[in-house]
Formats: sequence, structure tokens, C-alpha cells
Amino acid sequence: MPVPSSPLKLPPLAAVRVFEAAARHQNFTRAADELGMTQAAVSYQIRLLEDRVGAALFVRQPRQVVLTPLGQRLAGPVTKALRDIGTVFGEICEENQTVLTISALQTVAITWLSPRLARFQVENPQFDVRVRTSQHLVDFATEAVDMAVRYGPGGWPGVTAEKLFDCHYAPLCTPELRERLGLREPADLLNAPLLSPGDTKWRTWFADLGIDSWSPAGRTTMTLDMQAMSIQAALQGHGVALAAPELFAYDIAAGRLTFAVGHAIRSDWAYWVVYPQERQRERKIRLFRDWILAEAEAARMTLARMAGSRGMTVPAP
Amino acid sequence: MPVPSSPLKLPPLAAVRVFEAAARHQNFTRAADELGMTQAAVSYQIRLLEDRVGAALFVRQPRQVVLTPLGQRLAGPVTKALRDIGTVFGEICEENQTVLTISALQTVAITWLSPRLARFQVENPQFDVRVRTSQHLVDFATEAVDMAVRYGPGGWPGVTAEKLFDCHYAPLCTPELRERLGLREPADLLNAPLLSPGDTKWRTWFADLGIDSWSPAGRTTMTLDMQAMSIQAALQGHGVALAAPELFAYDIAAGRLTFAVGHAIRSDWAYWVVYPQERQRERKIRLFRDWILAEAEAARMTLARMAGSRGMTVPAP
DNA sequence: TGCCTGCCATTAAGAGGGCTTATGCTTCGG
DNA sequence: CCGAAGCATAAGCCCTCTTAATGGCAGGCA
Repeated sequence: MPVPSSPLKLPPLAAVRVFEAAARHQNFTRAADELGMTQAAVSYQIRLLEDRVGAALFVRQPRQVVLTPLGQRLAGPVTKALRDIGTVFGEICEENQTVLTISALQTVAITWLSPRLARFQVENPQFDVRVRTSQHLVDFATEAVDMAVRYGPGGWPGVTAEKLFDCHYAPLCTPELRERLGLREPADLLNAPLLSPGDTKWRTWFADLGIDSWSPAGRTTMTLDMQAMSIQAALQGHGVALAAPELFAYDIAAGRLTFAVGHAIRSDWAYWVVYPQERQRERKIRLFRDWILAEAEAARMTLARMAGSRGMTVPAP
Repeated sequence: MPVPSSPLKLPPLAAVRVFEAAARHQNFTRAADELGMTQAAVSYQIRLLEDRVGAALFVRQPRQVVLTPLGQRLAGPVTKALRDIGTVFGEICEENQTVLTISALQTVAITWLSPRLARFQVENPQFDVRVRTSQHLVDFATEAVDMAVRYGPGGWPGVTAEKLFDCHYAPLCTPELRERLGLREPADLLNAPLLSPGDTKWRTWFADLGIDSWSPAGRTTMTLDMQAMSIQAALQGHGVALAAPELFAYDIAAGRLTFAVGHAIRSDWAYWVVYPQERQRERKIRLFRDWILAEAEAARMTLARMAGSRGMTVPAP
């Protein structure tokens, strides 16, 4: 805990501010112009400060005022201090308007957000977009984050959450692997090389088909923690990954990945864009919200086309 | 002429001040105590500042407030800037109360003021007395001087001038020299070694006695500009100096100098203590004024005794 | 010399803003 | 479950600061 340093005996700061301007101009009238007030007000404030200090700060000469030695000694430090304050406030105001910080899970950030973010950046060059990945639920109150992409059930308190897309899990692999293994029916996967077979979602996926006998025991390729890494392996043709196709719409649309078979399960959770509800009117918030919702919609459409052509079956959640 | 740098876009400084205290205490109520206002006022000002910045500076938690990252970035520079302002004002206030700067002609400063000043310093240790010698009439408006000892006719505009003593010119020398040369009558000086005989005051002194024939031509010891230097020579027994006995009352009282003969002339000018009339109520001004007037009075008394015992004649000015 | 202009001080009157008081809300602690 | 701690909010008052008008002073100019 920082020591609550000395109580700071300060002169009236309004007067200090007026003094600073007057000292800079060596002229009350021009200082008044700069500050948007009248010459009389400047005169009044300067006098106030002089009374406080107990000494004259300006010599009133017929056609001009000049600083006394005392005034000169004040002017430098005061100008510097006030400029420092102005600068630091200016910086954070500026930054607040131009910097847009997005928090997201690493998976989403890498697979979905960053490939699309470049376009947003190009379309909105006035913003400086920064992505921060984190595993925990970001707290807008205490962290310097403007918006977030969250994966969860929604209904968080104090924030506006708008759904980007529901989350499904489908078996994905390269078209080549699919062809080579002759995958057609969901049951064909029982003998296919599954990536991260220890993932309980595989069990769920099979169970959803009525295949309860499946067990990862004995079956092995590698076991990878993260969806993105499984997909990387799948992209190399090393096996079939169970992942959210929404996150890999680009790869699917480009033919680098395809649905191994026509079945997917749906997660209770979804992906959301989230921001403090009291900030929904801010320009940068609105802009990014609109953009990311449009992107999500586009991704969904793409996927719907691809899945439709493959006769996907998706049970209701 | 300094460039009237940028117009400094500043937030309301009153709010900044409140913010600084609140940030330091991490507590609105205690900040309010420190600032001598109510918690509601603090809350109000903080909100004002937050609206201005367009972002929260504090997170309101149930039993405490904590700075947001933005607030943290502000707090440091702001505290420093305000402390700088407080410091520089504090310094000059402090200095204004404790430093007493006296301006005087070099002659008076050396011969009269400094021998007495030590006592003032001892009696008033809370003051830091500084003497500045200068040849020109000091301008209280533009120079960092509190009071002055002036030699002149009085009647200066804008200042209070109180007479310390009238100024006379009397021939002074060591008692030894006086004895050796057998000086008794003013006319005896016609054949004595006069110091700075080129000084027109010697002509005036002789003329005052009705001796118009005196001329410095041919008579020479040295010619010295300054009264003090003539006196230094006189103290060495090198001759008779025409100087203001008031300035050398200590030397006369101590027997190091004496009136060579019993005649003096009086100058139109006098010595004054001078200070800006609007500052006459200030403690340090009053204190020094009272002290120096008392010293002058004491010096006059001493001289009167010495001169009386010598039967001095002093024509009216 | 006299007028005009630039610049600051002073005054009285008025308005606006910030402060205070009072009250409500929330949470923590016992 | 109640009290204490702590901040937010609303209403109203008072004080500060501003404004507007006027005066003074000195320099520039004719």
C-alpha cells in the first residue's frame, strides 16, 4: 500500500492556470483570449494568486506586464507541470478513441479472429487494433480491454453479449485423407486415425450416433490439447480432428479441410462478442460490433453451404 | 520573445486535484477529508473527470474504489505535476517570509550596515538577511529586494522613506595625527594632509568657513573616490578625510577616529530606509524598519555626545 | 499639444457551478 | 439480521468567478 504522501498544500489551481497563460503571453488580454475569458477575470485571478503568495508576480507597466523575479521562478515549473498534466490527459483521451483492444481465447484469436482482423484494420485505418489473448474471463472494469470474444453460455452480468455463432463439433480432415480412407458413413471413423482421441467430445460425438462402444483405449495417434493444434495436424493429413467448423470456415471454403463424414454435434456454449453495456454507444465499439457480427454471419453462410452439400446432420442441442 | 507555445488543452484542474487525492488514498471519503470537503463532492468531481476523459478512472467496488489501468497511468504523472506546483509555490512563500533582502550603496553597506547587521541576525535568527549593494536606485517592482537604504533627498514616488539620519561632512582623522599636527582651529587644516583633496566637498567645507582661497592644486596626497577608502587611509594615520561621521560612529566612539577640528557641513541629502508602501504591514518589513531606525537613533546619540565634547559647529543646511 | 489607442485596474452586479445535506444502495462483518 | 463502511444520487443554496462598464495611464501620431 502506497504511503498517502503529504497532503499537498496547493494554491488555487484555476489561478495557477491563468497565471501560466499570462506568464506565457506576458499579456493579460491575450491570456484571457486564450483561456476564453475576459481580461478582468485574468486580472482578478492573478491578484488572487499574488495575495496568496504574498508577493507581486507581475509588474504592471503602462503598456505591458512583465514577470517579477518571483514570477519568473514560478513560470517555468508551473508551465512544465501543467503541460505534463495536459499531455498525460491528452494521451489517454487520444488513446481511448483510437486504440481498440480485443480480448479473446487463444484458439479463437488465432483461428478465427486474426485472419479476419487484417481486413478490419484496412477498412478502419484510424484505429489501432490490439488483440490480447487470455484464458480467463476478462473483467472490463479492471483490465484495459474494450471488447472480448467469449466462448460460453452467455448471460454474463453487466455486459452486452451478442452471439456470433453456435458452436458445433464436426470431424474434419483433408479431402485427400477422406478419399484415401474412403470415409462415407459416420461409423467409418471407428477405424480412422482420430486426432486427440482422448478428448471427451469424441465420446460424445459417437454417443450421439448411438455408438456407445467406442473407446479411445488402444487407438492412438497423438493427443493434443488444443483444437487449433489438432487442426494443424489434420491440415497435414495426419488424421481426423473433431473441431468447431465455424472456426475453420476459411480452410473449409478453400478446400484445405472438409467434413470427414456428415455428422456434427452441437455445443451448449456459443461464441459471443461482449462489451460493457454502458459503452455500446461509443463509436469504436459500435463499429467493431457491426463488423464482427457481419463477419460471423458471413462465416455461417459459408459453412451452411459447405455443410449442406455434404448432407450434415446436426441434432438440436 | 518566447513563442506562446500551444494553448494547452487542460481538464478542469479542480477535478484533477480531487482525482489526485482520491488516487492517493484509494478512498473517496478520506480524500474528501484531506481536501476539506464532503465525500459527495469528491464523487461528483471524479465523475466529471471521467466524463471528460470518456472512460472510467476508478472501479467502484463494494467497500473500496481502485484505479483502473487508465487511472493508474494518470495518477503517477498527475501527482508528480501537482507536487511540483505545490513545491515551487511553497518554496517562494517560505522564502518570501524568511529571506530579507536589503539593497544599499556599497559605502553604507560596508561602513554602517554590515557592522550592525550581525546583531540583527542574532536577534532574529528566523530571518535570512541578505545585503545587495548597487549603485543605482533599486526598483522594488522588478528586483527581488525587500527594503533599501538610500542616500538622497527623499520624496521618492510609491515608496515609504523614513530618515535614518542627516548627512554631514566633517574632517576625520586618528587622534594621534590630530595630536601630532596640533590641529585645533579649522584653519589648521590648510596645512594638513587632506585625503581626496580633489573632492569638491572640501572646497565646500572651506567655503563654509569663509575660506575661499583654498585650492587643492599642489596639495596632494592621494585622491580616492570613495568615502570608505579615504577613511581607511585616515584610520592608517595617513591624513584627514572629509566624510560623514554618521557612517563611522563606531570608529569615533572607539577612539580610532576623531573630529580633526570642530566644524562640519551638512548635506542636503540624507540617509533613508525605504520600502514599498504597500508592504509596510508585513512582519519582516516592520521588524527591520524598527530595528534600523533604532540603530540610526543610537548612532546619532553617540555622535552627538562625541561632537558636543568637541564643540562642533554645524550650519543649517 | 491634443487625440487616439492599447492595456490594465476597479467596481458592481449577476450567473453558474460546486458544495453540502440528506438519502439510498450495496456489501462486509459479527 | 443488523450495523457499519463506502459510494451514488438528488435538490438546493451559497459563494466564486465572471461579465460588463468605466477609469487611468502612457505611448504614438499628427
